[in-house]
This record gives sequence, C-alpha cells and structure tokens, in this order.
Amino acid sequence: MNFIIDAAVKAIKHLYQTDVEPAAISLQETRKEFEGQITIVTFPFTKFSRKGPEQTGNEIGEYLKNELKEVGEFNVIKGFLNISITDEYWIGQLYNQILPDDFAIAKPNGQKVMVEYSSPNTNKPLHLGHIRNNLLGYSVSQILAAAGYDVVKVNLVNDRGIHICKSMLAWQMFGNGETPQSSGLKGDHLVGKYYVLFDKAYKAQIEELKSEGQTEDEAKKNAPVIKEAQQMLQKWEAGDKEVIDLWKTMNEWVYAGFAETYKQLGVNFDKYYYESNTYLLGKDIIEEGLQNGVFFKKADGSVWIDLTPDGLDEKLVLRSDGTSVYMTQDLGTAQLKYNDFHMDKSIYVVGNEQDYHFKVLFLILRKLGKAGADGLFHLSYGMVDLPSGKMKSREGTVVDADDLMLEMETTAKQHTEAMGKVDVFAEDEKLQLYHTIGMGALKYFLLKVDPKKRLLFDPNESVDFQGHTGPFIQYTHARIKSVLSRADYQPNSNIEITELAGVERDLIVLLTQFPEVIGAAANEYSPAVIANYVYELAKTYNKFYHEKSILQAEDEILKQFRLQLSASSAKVISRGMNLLGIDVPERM
RNA sequence: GCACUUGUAGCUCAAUUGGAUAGAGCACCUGACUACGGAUCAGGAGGUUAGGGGUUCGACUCCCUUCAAGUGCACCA
Repeated sequence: MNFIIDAAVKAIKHLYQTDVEPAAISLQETRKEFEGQITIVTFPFTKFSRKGPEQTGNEIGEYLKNELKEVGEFNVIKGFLNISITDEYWIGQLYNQILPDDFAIAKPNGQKVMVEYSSPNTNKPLHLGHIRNNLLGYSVSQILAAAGYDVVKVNLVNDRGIHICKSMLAWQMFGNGETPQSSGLKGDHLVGKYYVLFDKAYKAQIEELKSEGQTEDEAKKNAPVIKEAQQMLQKWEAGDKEVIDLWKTMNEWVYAGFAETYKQLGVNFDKYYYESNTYLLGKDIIEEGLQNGVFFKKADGSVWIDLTPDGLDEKLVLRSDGTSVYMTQDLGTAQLKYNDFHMDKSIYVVGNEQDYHFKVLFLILRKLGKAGADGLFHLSYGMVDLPSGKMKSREGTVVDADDLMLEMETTAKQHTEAMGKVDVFAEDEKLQLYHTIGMGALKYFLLKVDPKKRLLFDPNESVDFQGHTGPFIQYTHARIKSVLSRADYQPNSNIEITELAGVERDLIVLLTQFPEVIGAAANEYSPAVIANYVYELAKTYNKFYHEKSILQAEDEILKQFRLQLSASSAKVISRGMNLLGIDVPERM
C-alpha cells in the first residue's frame, strides 16, 4: 500500500503546499461496517489544510481518485477517508503476488540473529514452563528467518552445579545401580526421580535437626545430605574422576531423554553450549572493565559496577575470593557467542523472573562498549500457572512435558474418532494425525497469547478443539485441500474475471497482508501476531466457503477463480502455521 | 519497603501502537445447505476497559494517583 502513501504525500503537497513525511500518513484497514478497504485518518492534516476534517478528506480523496487508477471510489466519515481500491487491482494482487511460489518469502536482509532458548537444567525433565519457552524460541526463529534474517538457534545447557549433584548423590544413596535400561524409565525422568528423592531426604533431615533444637536456617545448613552434595560439587570442580564419570553418565541419560522430548515438540538447535565449559568465563572481562573504569573494586577485593546513575543498584560482578557469580559467567558467555557468530542481534528467551538480571547484563555490555551490545533483547515471558498454584519440580507438582504431549494426542484421538471420518485411514496415518492435531492444539493455545502475559493452564479442562484453536485452522486447511483434490486443481493466473464478491475481496485483502504481518511479528518477536492473523484468515475463508459455492459455481471461470483463491488461502494458512511450528494435515 | 510486569464480557484472549459504535472464541439461547467436509456458518444476549483525576479534535493505549495480582531485590544459578 505504499503507493497510496506516496500519493497522499503528493496530494498534501499539491493541495496545502506542505511537505509531510510518509510516516506521518496513518493508513489502516477500513472497518467492516464502512465501504472501502483502506482508510486514511485526516485529523492530523487539518492543522495545515486549515479546513475541517471532512473537507480535508474530500479534497485528498478527490485528488487520489484522479491521480491513481487503482482508486475506485471514496467516502468520508468524520475524519476518516475510506478508499475503495478497484477489483482489478485486487485480482492482479492475487495472480501476480500471492499465487507465485515465492509469495511472502523475504529476501535475505544480510543480518544475523541468534536466538537462545530452551536452556534446560540436567537434573530434571522438562515441564509445561519449558514447553512455552521452547515453542516461543522455535517460533520466533522461524518468523525471523521468514523476515529475511540468518538465524542461529542456540541451546545453553545448564549441566553443572549443586542441583546436579543433588540428583547424583541421591542416585548413589538410593539407586542400587538403576539405569534407564534396567528401569525402562526415560533418562531425564530417572534423574528427576532422584532429584525429588534428594529433596525428601533433605527435608526429613531438616525436621530431625529442628526437633533437636536447631533453627530452620541452621538445620538447612547442617543437614548431612546438603553438606555431602556441596562436597561433591567441590570434587567435581577439582576434576575427581569418580564424580566426573558419574556426572557424565547421568547427563547422557538426560540428553537422550531431552532429545526425545525435543523431537516430539518439533524443535531443534544449530549449536549447543554447556555451562560446564563456560562457567569460568568472564574474568578477563572483569579485568577489562576495571582498567577502563566501568567496574570498581571494594576494600575486600570484590568487584562491582555502580548503576545508580541509571536508576538501578550497585551490582556485584566478582566475589571477594575472586570466583565468579552468575553475572560474570553471562558476560563471558555473551562474549563467547559473539566471537563465534558475530551476530547483529541476540535474543534471549528466558522467563520474566530474570527481567532485572538481563536489564543489568545488557547495560553492562553496553557500558563496556561490546560489539553487538545494541542488538540484545530479552524475550521475557510470563509463568504458566496451574489452578492449584505454582509448579514446583522439587515437590513434584508439575505438568510434565512428556505426559502433557501424550495426553494431548489421546484427546485428539478421542475427538477424531468421534467424528468418524478417519476410518479409512491407514494406522500409521492415524497416529501421525493424532500427533499433528494434539500438538497443534497445544502449540496454538500457548502461542496465541502475548508472551508477556502469564498463562493459566487447567489440565482438567485441557485444550479446546473448537473455536479459536489450532485444530480449527487445521480443519480449514484440510477442507480446502479436499475441495482442490476433487477439482483436480492446477495453478492458473490467466482466468479473466473482473468483479469480486464482498467475501472474495475481503479474503484477497487479508492474503496480501501476510508479508507485512510477518514483518510486524519479527519486529515484536511475537508469534501471537501470526497466530491471530492466521485465525482471522481461516475464519474469513470459512465464511467465503459457506457463502459461495466453488465446485458448483455459476460458471467455469468463476469456479477456476475460486479454486485459485482457495489454493492461495491454503498456502498462507500452511505457511503461517509453519511459522508457529504447527503442521497442517492434508485431511483429518 | 523499593523496582519491574500485568489488570478488558462469567471464563480464555484481541484491539493495526493515540483513531470510527472496544472485537473474537468458550459457556448460554435462536437458527442454517436432504452434502464443494457441521472440528463449519448466521444471529441473540453479555462491557463504567480495576477505581479516581489529567493531557486533546479523539484515550484500553500517554501522565499522576489509589487498589489488586505476579516477579525480582544473595559474595545462589
């Protein structure tokens, strides 16, 4: 719609002898209840037109109608100039823009962006919160790639630390040599089981010490199991062979389990980083910052940065004993990642409980003048809550990722069988379909919401399959495919039609917006933008489908045209869902 | 206590970034081709956009304030 903006700029220049920036022209979609497709808000122009908004609108509308052959009619209501673009233009858009294979495939923009997501701990299986993280990270990567970025997907695995030692210790104490093979348990679930067992033992010991007269805090410090776990961590850091071997073994179990979960989720990574390799990084940056005065040293030797001029606190970046803190490590890792990829932008998909940490991290990197520091972004998302309250993995009150996915498939199976349409499907196609639908419902449910908002997930009510859902959109796609195959559809952009019905025009208008929608979603790092657009498209298509007969169209030309329109809709629905990481079936 | 985030129909979410009468889905009520797939479509009812004040042609959106919820404020990660 840039040609409208350009023409409007010229109109204002011509009519009112005033130069305005193209950005000052606010175009919007015309609301359904009015005639037209494009609306210009004329209030801002009344300052220099020195006329009322209606008259200004009429003058600009008259100019546009005379200058542009694409402008058919216009009407003005209050300060809104509603423009009707000719059907000829829209039909041309369908044939020349939408129908070709390269529609909405952006040219490479020469920029590289890193998306870091998932970033699990290796002491427990993934849960619902991780699912939100993974889906967001994967979808945003897809969207950025569609917008022309060169995307690197990165997973920073938290594979060391006291929490890992807890699982290891509990396994030594209670495990009797249990392995994934011997128990039949998925590796990450096996390790997670011992993490819970550790916590139980720890709690029991705390209670015992309290009954012997210790305070809560004392008991937490003095419980034998926690002391042992701490010793184990020290041995790990010292490279003790026995501890390292156990650590490697148990981590391998977990990785095998994660690989399965990632596969089910349909996410993947280009590069893994492990904290066991990066946790000592960052000290050279501390040195650098001390030298150029960004950091300062206190009397006890600890190193700090004063962020009070920026409205934040003083923040510790190195302990007095010279060892790292979380921030030290993250500074070092940021540097490492930049050295490896030299990316223009770097997106961290991390929960909103770390908002402050990332604010500080990015600020420090900028103060240090690090390359790429201006392209940092924390994609912060809200927690997923259960009706019963928060999920706590130590206490086992979590919605497990694998369980949930299985449950979604089962529900999809029940729904699908009740419809009775798949009886003729081969068994493996059925299984594939249940997975596609179940995951479609789950993914759409989690991604249609603005990432910032917290999400309430009720496992009992589960996820809907009707209305504003993934399966609704998948169904629309399958239905279009069914019609196309009945008609033996072939792409053809030479069907001469001159006039559009209302729904047909609405549909084309919506389809032309797809590239802009991808751009907007990429700028905001928001899959929700795509999700809502695809839903709108599916709804509009269904409306068209009910109002207009395709195979029984009034004549052959109309039938062929509607087939092109249907195929285009199916393509955009499919691509849009793909940006969300959701598959669409050919039939369901 | 301080900081950040959120608050829209009974419930789950939108609202083109300051634009028209705040839109969808679920749930509730009424209807729809004797089959291009009813996991659909059309309609009804449901709102003091948490409360109050301000800014302007215009405010869910910006500013101030009160309230509610969540998160963060470790020489933990």
